[in-house]
Parts: sequence; structure tokens; C-alpha cells
Amino acid sequence: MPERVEPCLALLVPKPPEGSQWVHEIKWDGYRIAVHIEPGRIRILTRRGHDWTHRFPAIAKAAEAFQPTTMILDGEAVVLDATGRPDFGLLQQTLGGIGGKKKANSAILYAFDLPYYAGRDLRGLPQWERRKALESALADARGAIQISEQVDASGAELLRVACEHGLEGIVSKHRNKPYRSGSRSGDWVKVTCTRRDSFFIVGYEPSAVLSSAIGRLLLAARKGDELVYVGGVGTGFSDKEAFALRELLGKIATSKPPVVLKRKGAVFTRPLYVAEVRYRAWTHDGKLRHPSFKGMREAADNIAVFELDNKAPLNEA
DNA sequence: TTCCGACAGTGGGGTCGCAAT
DNA sequence: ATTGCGACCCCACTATCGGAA
Repeated sequence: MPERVEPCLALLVPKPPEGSQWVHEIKWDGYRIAVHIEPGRIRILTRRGHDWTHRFPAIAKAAEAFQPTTMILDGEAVVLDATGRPDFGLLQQTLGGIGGKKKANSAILYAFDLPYYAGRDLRGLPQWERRKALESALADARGAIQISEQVDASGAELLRVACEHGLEGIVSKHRNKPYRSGSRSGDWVKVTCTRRDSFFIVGYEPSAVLSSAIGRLLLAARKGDELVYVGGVGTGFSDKEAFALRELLGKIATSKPPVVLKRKGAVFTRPLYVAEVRYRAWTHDGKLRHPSFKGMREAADNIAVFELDNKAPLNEA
């Protein structure tokens, strides 16, 4: 059995592929892991090959049930929230940081591929054959190891349902393609549920490398009569735009911060512009998750700036 | 010639531990 | 005691370059 199998990665695309050669499943919001099972030994490796076995005791324990068969299960470790949805923030809190002593007892694995089984490297097989092998290998899986269901629906339909339920998105796989380790080829593609909203630009931070360019914009939402910092955005603009933004915002810099925020190097500006931002969700902390800049305009009455209401949670659909 | 895949680099969010302040 | 930094995880995106088409 190989010491390590680099995971096959999914390419981000704007819409799900169509056609009978594609199968679709839920995109689980957690940590990608590979569970190596062999006689007398269980190892759980992260995407970059770090041994995190001790952090997923429940999954490691559940994996023992498959011994002595050798196999590598590829899947996503998640922690479910009270409503049964995967919660990335919860996973991180449960898991702790790099030297963390916390145990993610509640983390479970959604297995979606089987690159190695019973002495055979299955990566060269088409996806549908590996899938068949996975289903038979996990026929009586339960508890901390579950199979990630392939859904018998069009990609567009599954995506709609996934987004409706506050899930992260979907992954589509080509039935006839092999498992390409370490590659982000289009054999696997993902579509994520995203939102677009407008936020006030309340400042910027200079780029760490490009002089006279911005590195990130500081964003705020409206909450009643106040502005509340909701995080920064540092991608989505080109270098050219980063220079132009610095030029423009430099003119409206103010010494009176419009929001409560202390960050070294931050330059605050009067909230005269709104940025349109695409993002995936809100963190527990009230920040934008995976934000990217899509454009900006002058603030005006006819532009709806995101309004925080008093009742969190922010993560509801 | 153009296009695509792989890579590096700059950003976002989080956790924790450790060393410097 | 606080702060900053570095490992780790999840990423989006831009810029570049070499090889495939």
C-alpha cells in the first residue's frame, strides 16, 4: 500500500455539467482526509500528507472494523451542527490548532472514493468502477464512517437543493475518468453556493508587495444607524485595479474610523463607496467567508447595502 | 498561433502554541 | 499580559510560463 495518495482535486466551475456521464454529490464542508487501513495500523492523512490520526479518534476507531482488509478511503471529515448540516467553524473549534489537544470525537467521515483496496491500486479504474468498489466495501458502514451518497438528479437540481439547505455546493465527477492524484483537472468539478452583496468600503490596507496599491479593502455592513466591520477582501481585483483603488481611496481617507477595528496599517476612509462582493457564508464571528471583489460604485440611495439585523445567526439561507 | 494546466504568490477566514514585547 | 508569528486547515483569485492543441 502506498504511504500516501495525493487527493484528486475538483476544479471550480460556474455551473454543473450536464449529461449522463456525470454523477453528482454534495460538497461536504470540512477537512479532506485519507484513511489508510491495513492490518494493525490505521493512519489518517491530511491533504498535504500530515498525520492527523490522533485528531479523528472516532473515525480511526470506526476504521478498525474494516481490518484486516487494506484500503484507502478518500473523503471529507465534517462536524454536523444541531440541524445536521456540516459546520466548518464547529469542526475547527472541535479540532483545535496544530498542537491542539482537543479531540474531534464528533467528527465523521463522508467517504466518496476508494483509491486503493485489497492490495490493488484502483486509481486507474474509471470512477464508476471505483464507486462500485466503494459501495461494496462500505456496505455495512455506520457511525463515524459514512458513504457520501451519489444523488440521482441533475446537477442543477442538486445544486438548487444544496443551496436551499445552506450546504456548501456540489461536486460532479465524470464516470469514465480515472483518479488523478494531485491534479485539479476537470474530471471532478465543483460548484459552490455563493451570495453577492454590497458593503461599504470603510478603508484599506496597503499591499505588502506592490507599493501604492491596496492589499485589501475593509468592509462594513449597516446595522441600524451604525456600521459594523465584516472583514476584508483581498482578491478579485487585478494589480491595475489595486493601484487605482489606492489612488481613489487615498483622497477620502479620514482619521475618524467609521467602524470599530484595530489593525496595524489600516487606512480608514469615509464610506462613500460600496463594493460588490461574492462570498460563501458568514463565520461565527460575523466575518465574510471566502470573499472576492466583483466591483464598486459610489454609495447611493438606490444601492442596497447589506443590513445586519439583531438576530444572528448569520449563516441561515 | 492561441489556449490550457501547473505553479507561485497575494489575499480571505479559522485554530493553537510559542516567543518576543 | 498582550502581541505577533508560524504551522496547520478551508479557500478565491491574479499573473506567469511552458507545452499541448
